Amino acid sequence: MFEKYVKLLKENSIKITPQRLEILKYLDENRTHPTADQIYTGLKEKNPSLSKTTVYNSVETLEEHGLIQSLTISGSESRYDFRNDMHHHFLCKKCGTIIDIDIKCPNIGKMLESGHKVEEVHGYFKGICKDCMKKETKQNGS
Amino acid sequence: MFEKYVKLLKENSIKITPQRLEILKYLDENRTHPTADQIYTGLKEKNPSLSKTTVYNSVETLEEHGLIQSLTISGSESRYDFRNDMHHHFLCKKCGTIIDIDIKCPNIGKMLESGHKVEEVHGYFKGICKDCMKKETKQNGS
DNA sequence: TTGTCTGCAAACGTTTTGCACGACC
DNA sequence: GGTCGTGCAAAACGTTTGCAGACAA
Repeated sequence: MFEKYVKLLKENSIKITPQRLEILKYLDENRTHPTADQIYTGLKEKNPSLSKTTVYNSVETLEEHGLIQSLTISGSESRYDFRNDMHHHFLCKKCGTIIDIDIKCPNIGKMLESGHKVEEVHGYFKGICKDCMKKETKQNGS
Repeated sequence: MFEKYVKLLKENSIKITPQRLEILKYLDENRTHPTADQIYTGLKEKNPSLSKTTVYNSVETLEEHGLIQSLTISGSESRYDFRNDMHHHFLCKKCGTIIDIDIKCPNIGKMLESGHKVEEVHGYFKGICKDCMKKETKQNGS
């Protein structure tokens, strides 16, 4: 059940706690880029003693060790992503869904010439997602 | 003094108020991507009656009409940018400076194929800026 | 055992809200 | 006179902090 996450934590020399395992598992199984509050609410029922502080502490630790990523695409609140490889995100302004985007930008290499040391790249696209576009078309008739 | 900003507001059919003119001018003259609080503090001395609420209201209006852009690159607080053309940003994790980045990503075109309607593109790069890199090299000796 | 992690409550910083007043067509 | 903008105070929201007790190694 949790072997995968135990392994992940061990490999990164992070102490294993039930909370960290639960949070990691939650993020792995919920690739919806949840907020800290969503993680908390999602786990609270089966782990009534869980506190929001622990959620914040855990995602911070996991992020520092590069196991997960945090996103600031939706303004007010941070979102967390189990995927830790470089990829980008699309936020639908209508339904709020955040979709992974896997395009590459060859010009990012140009950043090297600028003299700045780039450690992170976040591409945030915003607009109306495919599904919401379809719904709009239906409503407007054809 | 303010003709430029009066013109900008008129062109976008936004009502002209002294506060909006001051804020627009501040953003034009301070291309440091200031926060709402920095705008407020920067203008408060010469406009003692200015309120923070008005700063928030104004930047919201200006952004809605596409005159300015808001950034969520630095987590906790929104930052505002007079530039409204598509460009990207680099945040130095050491000194906090935000630098405009003018590279193009030709693959953004691929987003069209995805079926999502893209209205905004924000490229956030994070790392250590050129100046901080120099300082680090000096400290470590050669 | 030793240091780290958890969970509670309180504090914090940013942003939003409700509302009365004032400015402008 | 009615709409819209301002500014104050209070509230809301996400997040952080301080601390005591619990737990992992």
